[in-house]
Amino acid sequence: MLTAPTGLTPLAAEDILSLAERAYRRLRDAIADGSLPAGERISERSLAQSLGISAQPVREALRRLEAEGMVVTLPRRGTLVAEFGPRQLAEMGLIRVALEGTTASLAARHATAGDITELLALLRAMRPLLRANDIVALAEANERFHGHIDGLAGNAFLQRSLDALRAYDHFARLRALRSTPQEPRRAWREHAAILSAIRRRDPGQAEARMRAHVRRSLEASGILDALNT
Amino acid sequence: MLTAPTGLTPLAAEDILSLAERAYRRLRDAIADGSLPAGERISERSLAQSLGISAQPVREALRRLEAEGMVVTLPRRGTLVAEFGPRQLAEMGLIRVALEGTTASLAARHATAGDITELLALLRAMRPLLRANDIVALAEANERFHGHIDGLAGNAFLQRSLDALRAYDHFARLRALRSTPQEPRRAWREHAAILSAIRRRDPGQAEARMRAHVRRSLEASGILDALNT
DNA sequence: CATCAGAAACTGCAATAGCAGATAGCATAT
DNA sequence: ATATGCTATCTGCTATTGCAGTTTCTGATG
Repeated sequence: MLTAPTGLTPLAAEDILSLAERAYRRLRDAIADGSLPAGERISERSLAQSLGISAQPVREALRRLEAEGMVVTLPRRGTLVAEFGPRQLAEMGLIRVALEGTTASLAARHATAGDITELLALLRAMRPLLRANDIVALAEANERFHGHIDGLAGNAFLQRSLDALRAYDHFARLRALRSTPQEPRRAWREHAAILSAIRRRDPGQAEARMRAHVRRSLEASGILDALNT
Repeated sequence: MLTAPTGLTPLAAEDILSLAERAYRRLRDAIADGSLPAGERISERSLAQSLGISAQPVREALRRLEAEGMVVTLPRRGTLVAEFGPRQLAEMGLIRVALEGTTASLAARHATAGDITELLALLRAMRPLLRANDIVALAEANERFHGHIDGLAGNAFLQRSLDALRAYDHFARLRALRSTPQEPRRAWREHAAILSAIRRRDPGQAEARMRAHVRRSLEASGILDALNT
């Protein structure tokens, strides 16, 4: 019997993370970056074999992916990779618009002076990256900025949801940053505007600006086009 | 394949639930209605024994709850029930405000005439329940109304998120409906207003009214008080 | 009495084996 | 040629067993 046609290599025994966690991340990223195409049949057993582990952790990873909608399993028949393309990215994008808006609003309510100082530092740290046009580092800095605001919101469920979303549209955002050369600077200015609203303790404006920012960046990368059919 | 002219519909795969699924629901509801207090230590083995099944399905259920933040497990030390009280309900409520708003906006864009007819029927079906003051049936009808709008939005991730949320604040909503006698009628009027915005194909107003509705009902039941400390 | 090894009893995690439903292939019968 | 029945082999699902840390109890020792 041949191994499963997934190009997944066995897991390295280096990390302290559980095998299930590692299998989950591996599969999640493979789906997110498109290397696991939709419709691909996944067998717990053969996948376990190609990862060099037993079927249990694999199964756990699959159930987790199923809960997130990235995989659908027909009882006693098989598990398939769900569709994950422009349409799904757009759907996730709309959720991010709503949730990050709430996050900004809450951050404007709860942020301390120290928090705002940290956000300013994050913003300032992006400037040299802008000059150098280091896309990968910029994407990380962006995610750090947004993630920090998420933390200030003080809503554990909100933060959890956004973390999960970010894992999936990470690759799409990278592509978007590369495709439109003026996007990084524009995003930076919008970040600064959001931060000034937070600093002013204006939840309404913080939310409005955040929503506009996320939505505009989605439009700039053409992601929302997938919904205007 | 033979055409089989009988009007039989395919069997639903949901009829037989896996042990893991059943264990998950049991635990989830126990946490949601407070019968599993925060800090309670849960052992995979002993819980499995008291449920009459093996440890595997229980473990799956626990990992799922962990992904939802309702349980926290310290590797090789134990699993405990996370805090789930007014504060958490309020946090979930704010997420619902944002997501249901998006849902209403999308529904206003995508709803067909038939969809609107169905929503009107759902609304009309609530009227006798209002007169009879049948709280349990009203809560179900409310969830059906909101759930139907979620479906119209055509965003699978949005729908999934809201379904998960609803499972947790279901009990709180029941309590809220009971505590304020004028709430059911007020909710009904707001539902009607939302529907009219959807009918008018006005996404902005549908979203605004939905957000106001969810937020106000949260305030009426005192749930949001937990955040104004 | 206090302290501290060390065994015993937990814990979550992982591997293995086996069950039952579902499918595909093939032989047989009509 | 088509339909039927059987079998081998897939699938996900569950049970059992054992592993490796962690905690807790215990009892000998100071």
